Amino acid sequence: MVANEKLPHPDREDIELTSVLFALSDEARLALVQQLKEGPMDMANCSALDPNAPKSTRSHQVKVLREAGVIISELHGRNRRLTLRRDDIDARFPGLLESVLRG
Amino acid sequence: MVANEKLPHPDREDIELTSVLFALSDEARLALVQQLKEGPMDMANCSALDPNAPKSTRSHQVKVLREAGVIISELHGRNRRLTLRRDDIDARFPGLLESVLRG
DNA sequence: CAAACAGTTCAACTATTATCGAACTATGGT
DNA sequence: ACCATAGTTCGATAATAGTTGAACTGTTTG
Repeated sequence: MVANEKLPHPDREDIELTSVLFALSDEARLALVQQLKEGPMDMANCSALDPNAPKSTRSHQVKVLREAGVIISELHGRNRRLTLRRDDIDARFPGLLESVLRG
Repeated sequence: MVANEKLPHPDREDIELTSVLFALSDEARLALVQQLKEGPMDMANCSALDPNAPKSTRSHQVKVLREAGVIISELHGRNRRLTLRRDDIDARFPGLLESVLRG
């Protein structure tokens, strides 16, 4: 049981294809996912999230990916650690992530 | 050389991933693409395009898919024949269409 | 050639998304 | 305890997307 997690994430079976496609249909969000394919990363260290943009904007971009079920955002110290939900997406839509991440 | 074709379609190399993902991120458009995977079909016969919706709305839905490079819309008699650009999408983003159409 | 058919295009409107500052929350460090 | 860090949330505004009727284009049929 991970204690400090209050932001909602959809269960694997509730991840919807159209929501995932929409979340990935934005350049900035796609770039973030590209970066996360290498492994989890703290939000503060993600260069894909333009550091010049206000943090409310960055938070929003992450929220769209989280609510679509593409990433997990969990508290890690005073940072948010972002993790690509590779297993969940692969289980639900086999091959999708691979083809998107290659493109 | 097909004569009667005035609507613009992007060349294969100009098809953008984010545009394709966006076009497919809508239930109605995704349903249409699902229907077209069986083969080309006249717009008038596509049950995926809600026949109760006004034709301007149906035309718009088709336009988004065409401009993203997902389908070809060519004049065929007085209908529009819609064809999934399977080869082009497969060449550009291998595996993407397959995983989306399975989902 | 006129009428019907199958759409496209345009303009106005509605609805959904994105951006951003400001106030707020939680954690870690001193 | 206090302050800095790293975000979230809210509310307003801007930008983008979708819906629709009306007018228009091109094609077949009578």
